[in-house]
Amino acid sequence: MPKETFFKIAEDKRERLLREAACLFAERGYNQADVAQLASRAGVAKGSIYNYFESKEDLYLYVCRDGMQRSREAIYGDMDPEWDIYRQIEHIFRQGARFIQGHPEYLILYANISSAGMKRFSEQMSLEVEKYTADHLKRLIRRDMQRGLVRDDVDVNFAAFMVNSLYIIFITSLVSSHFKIRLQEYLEIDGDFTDATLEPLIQGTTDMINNLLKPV
Amino acid sequence: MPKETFFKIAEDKRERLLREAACLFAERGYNQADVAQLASRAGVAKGSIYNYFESKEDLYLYVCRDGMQRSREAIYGDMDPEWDIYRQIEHIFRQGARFIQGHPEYLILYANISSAGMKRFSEQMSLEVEKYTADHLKRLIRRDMQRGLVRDDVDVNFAAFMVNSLYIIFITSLVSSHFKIRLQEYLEIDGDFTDATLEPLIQGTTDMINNLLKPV
DNA sequence: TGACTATGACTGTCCGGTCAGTCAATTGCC
DNA sequence: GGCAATTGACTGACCGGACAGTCATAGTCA
Repeated sequence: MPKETFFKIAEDKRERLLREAACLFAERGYNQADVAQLASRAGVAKGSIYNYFESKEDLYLYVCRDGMQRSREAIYGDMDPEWDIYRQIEHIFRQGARFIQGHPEYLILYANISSAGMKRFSEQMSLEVEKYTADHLKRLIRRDMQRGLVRDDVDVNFAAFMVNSLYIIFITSLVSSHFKIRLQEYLEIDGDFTDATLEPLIQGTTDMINNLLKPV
Repeated sequence: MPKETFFKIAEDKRERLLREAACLFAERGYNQADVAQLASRAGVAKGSIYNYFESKEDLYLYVCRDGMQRSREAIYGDMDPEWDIYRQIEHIFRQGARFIQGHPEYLILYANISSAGMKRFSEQMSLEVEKYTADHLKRLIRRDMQRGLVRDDVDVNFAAFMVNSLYIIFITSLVSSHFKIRLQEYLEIDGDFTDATLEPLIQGTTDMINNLLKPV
């Protein structure tokens, strides 16, 4: 948590700091991110950052949590809870892709809590990151199973796990340097992503989910 | 590449160094791994390491490539190329799980080339890491499509991508601190992995692959 | 003896965190 | 309104620890 001072400064300064911090942590990783460099990028003094946060670690945790909320807002914000699971999932894939193409830094932050030397952080954050989506997916599957939209012989937990796994692979392939190269190698595409490569990817992945869930 | 000296020293020393390096890089990540600490763990002097390798970076790349070969040998070594794709995939899942439970460090090394600040490395290594499996899977799918074991309307590249994606999620869930927590949250299991949790995971995942590939 | 390997103290650099002092804005007093 | 006092945000030089890489010397073996 930031110190109170952080909430008293001008909003645009606060925003700038959070934005630059997210980008820097995403570019260089927690350990390699330099507080002095962040200060200069955000246009504040290094000392100021320590007026706002207890430590680099505090700053990092706050930036991650803030990014998580922004991602959730962007993806779930305009979703009607009454939509059936298939429409919701497609919405999540499309909004997720759109949001993360504009703000890849937030996905990279997410990916990074699972990298080496981050055990300390993953123990603190993994649960709170995953719980929201896990609960949402399980609830949705159960609800639509009762409505007859989902096969009644699927294992709810495993199905939720699979849906989310496919989403992670999908979204990570759009952003991470390694997974982009991997996707290009598998799909034999060169250069950057266009809608023409994104669309079949969404289609193919949601088809797999439909196969898993839809009654025969 | 190591200097020649590295291949002239006693084999057990060479092995010990590679083993400890893999573990240390996996535990702490490239940047946080300390060469002096590696030296003391491996029972050699820090200077010696610089007699064997040009730099920490050289050492790291060699350790990764060496780990990749060991993993491949463990997984593909005793596989009969004449087996059908379903048997091969099951073999890969089981051998992969077995090997990586004994040597989680190699999977963590793999996972790490996709983390922040590792772009430099992923540009060098991602292709050579992924190409082997990608080619193998595509070849296999094409072959068994001709043999009538795989639906002839699947997109070979996308199917190979999906099979490998499911494998990555599966194997990563057994090892990475974050993905272990995530798996436990989804499947609502506590404590460590037993065969009782591993088996349905393999079963569920290979079922999805069968759904994707098997003729109706 | 000579060719090669082993060693660990040393060096220069980098970076998280500190702190003594500055300055602008706000408050309180006449 | 004008002035002084107070507050608290801002600053960057500085400190100490960590760590990659070096090198002069010691050890080893043929």
